[in-house]
Amino acid sequence: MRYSKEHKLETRARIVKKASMRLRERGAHGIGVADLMKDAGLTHGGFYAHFDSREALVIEAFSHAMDRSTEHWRKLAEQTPPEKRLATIVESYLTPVHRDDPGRGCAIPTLAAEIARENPRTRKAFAAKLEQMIDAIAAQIPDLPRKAARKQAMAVIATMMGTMVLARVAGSGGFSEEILGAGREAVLNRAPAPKRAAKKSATRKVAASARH
Amino acid sequence: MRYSKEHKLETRARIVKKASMRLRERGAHGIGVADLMKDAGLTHGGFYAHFDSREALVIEAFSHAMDRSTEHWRKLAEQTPPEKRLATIVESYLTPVHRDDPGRGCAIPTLAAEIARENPRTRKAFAAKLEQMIDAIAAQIPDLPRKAARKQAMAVIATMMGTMVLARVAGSGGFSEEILGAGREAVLNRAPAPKRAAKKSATRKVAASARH
DNA sequence: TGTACATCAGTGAACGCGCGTTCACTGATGTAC
DNA sequence: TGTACATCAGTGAACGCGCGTTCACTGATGTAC
Repeated sequence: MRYSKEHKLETRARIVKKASMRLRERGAHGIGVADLMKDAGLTHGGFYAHFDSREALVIEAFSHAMDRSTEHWRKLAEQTPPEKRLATIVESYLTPVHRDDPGRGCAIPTLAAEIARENPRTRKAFAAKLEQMIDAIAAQIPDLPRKAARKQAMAVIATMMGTMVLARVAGSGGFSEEILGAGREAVLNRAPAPKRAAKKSATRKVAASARH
Repeated sequence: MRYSKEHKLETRARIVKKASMRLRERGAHGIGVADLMKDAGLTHGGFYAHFDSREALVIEAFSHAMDRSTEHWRKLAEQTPPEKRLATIVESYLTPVHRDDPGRGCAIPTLAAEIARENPRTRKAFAAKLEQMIDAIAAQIPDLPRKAARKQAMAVIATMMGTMVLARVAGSGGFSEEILGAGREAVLNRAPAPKRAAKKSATRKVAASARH
């Protein structure tokens, strides 16, 4: 071995991490191999020493982003009393900060629609990560049988990501804020056992962050 | 005038209509000018006699699709008793038929995320059509003040389109059906005055169609 | 009514450009002795 | 310890291709007389 054992793996990880951000910002087809490599401080020629194709990187990039989201939700939940966990996640998701920083945000609103049109391998990789995210949310819904919690979680994610997409289409004015508010209320008022989660207090608990 | 007055306008309308379908199928950047013209039975050279740019056609195409959705919802509502109108729209939206035929379906799940990244002019055109769609849904939510109905409508659209995107990512198996079911239940159980809309009967009323 | 003409919707070759991918190469690194 | 060498992560020119757009043209059409 000429270079240290982890040197190449570190470079690869850096490419994936940067690409994960840029692809969320610009879409799955919105940035080329050369620019992605430049963002990682490299030139485009070396790309194929790390990945079989551009598509392979795209898969790694959204997988990385979605793993981070799942982790992030689990950590938020750990820091919150059980009955407020779902509310905390929703409140921290449906914020202007998240809306305005898609590169550090959830991959679903930015990439899902494009990935749904991709070939089956890519689409299935995305679907597998989506399953993980559903599980992570379902685990925060108390007092419900497994199957019912899973369905609730699916609807929560659908509403959150749908709201985020619409809010981004609407820009950053009053219309957009109204959409974010509508999404927050819809998810929280629909929530399970305690009829209305304590929204205000949950919002205060977690510092606004684009991370998801 | 050499050709009949409406000849060129008819051609133009045909281009817009075909493009509206193809762009919903393949995404806002998923098909080129040459192929769009071929779909309308023409060659690419004539394109700029009808539109200033590819982008101008994209705007016309999603505007057309979204106008059709608004119309479609209003017509569905007309044919349905007031308390079942929202349920009818939701049930006809969240179907496998709609999922599997994006070209004839709602433009929001296929195009919104991409348009959110487009320049302000394009994004605002989309947002304006979204407003119309929100109004059309809000009109079907009875017994609620204007502002509250509007917020409900925003959440309904967010959940419907989010569910559709996730269902398409999930393919066409059990996972996808589960997502569609979760979305239907979430919207209908959240719904306004009558706690549970009569889902089964509403479903039967309207023939499954991909149109939206 | 018939013919020469003007119009203009539509054609297809050509443009400049950016993309994903390939490949011969370079030069910093750790190893052998 | 010092030097010659082998490795291989990364470089940058080049490729074939498809894209949005331009433009000189064609030929079907309706009009003028």
